[in-house]
Amino acid sequence: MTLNLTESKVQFLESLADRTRLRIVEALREREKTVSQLVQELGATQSNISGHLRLLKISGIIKSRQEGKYVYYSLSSSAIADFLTKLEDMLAVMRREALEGA
Amino acid sequence: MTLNLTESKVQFLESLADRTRLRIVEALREREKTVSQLVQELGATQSNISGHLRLLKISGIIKSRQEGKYVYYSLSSSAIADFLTKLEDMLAVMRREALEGA
DNA sequence: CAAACATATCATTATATGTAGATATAATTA
DNA sequence: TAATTATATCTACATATAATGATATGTTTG
Repeated sequence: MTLNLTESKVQFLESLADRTRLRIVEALREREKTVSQLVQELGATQSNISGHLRLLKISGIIKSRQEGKYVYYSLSSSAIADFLTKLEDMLAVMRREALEGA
Repeated sequence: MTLNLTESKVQFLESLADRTRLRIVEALREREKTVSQLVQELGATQSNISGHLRLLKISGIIKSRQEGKYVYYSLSSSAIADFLTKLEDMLAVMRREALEGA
């Protein structure tokens, strides 16, 4: 079976490789939030945030639950938070190595 | 604060969020390779590969050394290989959780 | 020096993507 | 029920990006 892993990696990376979406995901690291909370926190338009949330949900990065007129979004897995931590650690290592001339 | 961390994360993710570039980086996980080796291995045009290598180099993801008429490219840090492993592990976890209905 | 080879760059074109504004849908409250 | 609030969707537009073909640069070798 020729399961193309590369494609799914690319799709995941594309989903996070946007300033607005990455900020959304980082905001959701703290706790679940509603669309309007994210709109206010990120200072973007509602339709913009809503569109990015849709994309992140399709990618499986976030999930949502409705409570009354609010929709709460959260990370779909703690593995995503771990991954973001790993990304930060890696960038720190790269910066350090670049300074050392490694 | 010099550079916003979010921006550098986005830049790094953008660099890998392309099928051709990700395949290049994965090919370089094994060992350093020349442009023509990558052209043959990936089946893309030389100018295409060259352009992507340029971008990856600017992003600090790969480095190069010239030996005669060949230019060898390699990952700039083993931290990048580790990061790719983490990405794979995370996707595996997400797939498993999705099946479990977690 | 000229030919062959390896790599880089440039110009063009096609496609993808992000954004805003308008509008639709749905839940809540007066 | 009407008004309000929260969220989603659609359209249009501007910009970014990837791919290609042609060409330029640089290196080796006959």
